[in-house]
Amino acid sequence: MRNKHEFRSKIFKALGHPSRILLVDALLEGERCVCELRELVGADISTVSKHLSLLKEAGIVGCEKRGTNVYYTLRMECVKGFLTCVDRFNARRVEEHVCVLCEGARSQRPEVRIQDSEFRSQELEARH
Amino acid sequence: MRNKHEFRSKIFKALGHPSRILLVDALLEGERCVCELRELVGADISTVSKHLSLLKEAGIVGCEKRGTNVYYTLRMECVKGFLTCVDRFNARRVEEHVCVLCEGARSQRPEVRIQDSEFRSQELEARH
DNA sequence: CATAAATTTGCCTATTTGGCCAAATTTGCA
DNA sequence: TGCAAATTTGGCCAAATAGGCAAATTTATG
Repeated sequence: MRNKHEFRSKIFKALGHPSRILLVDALLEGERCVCELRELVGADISTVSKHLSLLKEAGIVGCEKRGTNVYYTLRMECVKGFLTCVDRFNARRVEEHVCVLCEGARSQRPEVRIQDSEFRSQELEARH
Repeated sequence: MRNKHEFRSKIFKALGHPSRILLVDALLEGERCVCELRELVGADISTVSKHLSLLKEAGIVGCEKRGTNVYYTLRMECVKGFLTCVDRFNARRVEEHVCVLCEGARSQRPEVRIQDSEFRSQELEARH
C-alpha cells in the first residue's frame, strides 16, 4: 500500500521538471535521438541525458541504440491525456481570471480552447 | 510556450511526493480536515500543512475554513483518471515481470486487474 | 477576557536535485 | 588499429525540498 503511493509519486516526480515535460512532449510525436532532444531543450547534453535516464528509470520512456545514436520513445501513452487535462485546467484559470490561491467564488467552468498564449500562471501568482 | 511547460511541470512536481499523493487519494473520497489528514499521513501536522499548501498553490486542491477547522477538497478532478492509468501501468510491469530498465522484449500488453499487493516497483528495481 | 484547539508560519538542518565540465564508453569508419 | 561522433557517468557546487520544533494566528467557548 505504501509502495503504491511511492510508485505513483515517482511517476509524477519524474514529470515534475520543465525540461522533462518538454522531452515527453516531443516524444509524443514519435521517437527522437538524444542529439535532437538536446537541441530542443538547449541544455548541456549531459544534462539532457540525465533527464532522459530519469524518465527511463520511471518507465515513462524507453530507448534503443542504433548505430552511435540512442533513440528514445514514449512508453506511457496515457500521459498525453493528462497533459491535455492539465492544459485545460490552466486555461480555465486564466480565462476566468480566477486565482487558485484565493478562496471560494468558483462557479461554472465552461469548456475553453487552449492556447499557448494563455499560459500565464506566473503572472497570476505574482500578485501574491 | 515556455510557461506552458512550467505550469505543467508545476502540477507534476506538486504530486511528486508520496505524502501528497496520499493526501490527494484521500480527497478523492471527499473533503477532509487537516486533522484527519494529519492522522492519515502520520507526520507532524506542520509538515502536512505544508504539503497541503503546496497542493493548493498548484491549484490541485482548495480549502475552506469552518470554525476552527480547515477543510480541503480536490479541485483537479482529472487526477483520478491519471492515477488509474499509473496504477495500471505499474501493475502491468509487475504482471509481465518486465523491468523497464531493461531494453526490448515488450510484446503484448494485456489488461490487468490492479491490486495493492502488486505494487512492488522497488523490488523490481532493486535488482539493478 | 482568558484559555484551548486547529492550523499556519518561521527557522534550522539534512537530503535531494539540477546543471556544467571533464572523463569514460560505445560504435562506425578510414 | 585508431580516430571521431554520440552518449553516459562521475565529480562538484549551488539551489531547492522535506521535516521537525517552536512561535504565531485564528476561532470557539467558558
